[in-house]
Amino acid sequence: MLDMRFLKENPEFVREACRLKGVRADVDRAVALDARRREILLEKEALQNGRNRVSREIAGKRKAGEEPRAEQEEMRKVGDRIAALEVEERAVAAELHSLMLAIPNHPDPDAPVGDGSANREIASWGEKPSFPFEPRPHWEICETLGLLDFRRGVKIAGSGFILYRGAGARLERALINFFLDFHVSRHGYAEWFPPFLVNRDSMIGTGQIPKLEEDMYRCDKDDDLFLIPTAEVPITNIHRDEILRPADLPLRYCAYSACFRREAGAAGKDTRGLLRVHEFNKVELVKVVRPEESGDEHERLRTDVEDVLRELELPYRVVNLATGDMSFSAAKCYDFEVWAAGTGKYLEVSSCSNYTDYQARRANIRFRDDGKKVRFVHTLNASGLALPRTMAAIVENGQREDGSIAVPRALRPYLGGMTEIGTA
RNA sequence: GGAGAGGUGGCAGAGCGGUCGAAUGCGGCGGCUUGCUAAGCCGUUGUGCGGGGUAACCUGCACCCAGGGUUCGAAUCCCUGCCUCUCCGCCA
Repeated sequence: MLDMRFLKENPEFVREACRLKGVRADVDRAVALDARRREILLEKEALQNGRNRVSREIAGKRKAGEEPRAEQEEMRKVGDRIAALEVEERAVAAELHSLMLAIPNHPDPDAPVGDGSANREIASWGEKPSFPFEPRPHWEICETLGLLDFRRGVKIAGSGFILYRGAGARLERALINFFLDFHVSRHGYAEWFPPFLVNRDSMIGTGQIPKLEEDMYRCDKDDDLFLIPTAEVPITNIHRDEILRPADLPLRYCAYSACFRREAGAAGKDTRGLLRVHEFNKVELVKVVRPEESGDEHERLRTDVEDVLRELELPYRVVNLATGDMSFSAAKCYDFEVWAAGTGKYLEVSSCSNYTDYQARRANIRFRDDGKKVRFVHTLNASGLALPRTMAAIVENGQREDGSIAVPRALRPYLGGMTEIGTA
């Protein structure tokens, strides 16, 4: 959410930000509603002031044994007027609030302007592996080795739900543990294990609602709960409605969670294998920092993600997302894409975003600066990493002519020392 | 699921329907004191939204879980919801 005062004073800037983000939002209406809200407030508060004063007089007179009927009658009328103003104020505030929730964060000047085609590759690492045979895609390899059972996954839940099996299940578990251990011990993140269902306030806090509500799985028959699309939601909301102590910052959290996405707008896209699924596992990194530190923390977050990719020996590139391609709440975002030899494509495995104070305003996360002023924090997060495409890349890049897969060195301790995965 | 109790400031904990934004204690912050020593004393200490002022600051309104209601006036009475605790039952 934006600061209303900022919007009021810079409507042109905000309109431009909406345009860059490719989001339609009624900025003028918001400004008008805000002005009306303050008008109402002014009148209402003057009346309340009067009523408070007269009520005190009434109390005094009653103590003195009088029955101040005239004043009471007068105040009843004032009360009616106040009530009417409150009704209007509530309506204006509600409309203003929902408009404000629909205005995106403004992009950082470093972000390339344009849609996805303006995304800029800013770094790359590693060599694409070469093979003396035609490399196969992971869905074939995993099926042959019995690591995944796509057919039965569909039977149990539907398309886009993965049934991991045997060494595949173990590899999934190994990756989760490896990611958590790596970020905790190597980068100093504090580990959490959050609920996978959250309430509406949490979804609003991180910005999934209202814009992406259709892409969320909902449990709203008896409960207004949502399956989380990422651990970012519960983890960032840990400090919702809190005022943090300056010594607490920066907070660096990491958490595993399953992630649930309806992928409503992506029907028929990337339907093969692990490329786009409705439920997947992910280890997420979340930072809560002082505003002046978020730029540096974003860069450090980026290197934390690069570290884990290098540890897994996965060739990757880093893309600075264009204004029109980054998410609603983000100001700046790096995508990490790993090379998958069998699919012959780069696969996005992490998004590393700086939300500046946008989520903090929505979720009302603040800190007391120098023990005095209360200010909004900045929030950031990155995947570290998303599992399915990571597994796809490991399987495809590590495949060998005999059909087995080489296990990256870093994962071996998590697989009982296994150096390869072959037919069981 | 059944029965009961309760939700007040960073924490603990008072609060007859009328100077209660709220006693008191702890904690925090500032200062004083420093020969009776892991101390004492004094002061201070919430948030949000408005208005005024370059600013320090002044000022109005609201906030005692949330939302309604009663009343001239509600932390205090009534209703609903949410949450917590205790006991019983059930259960991975």
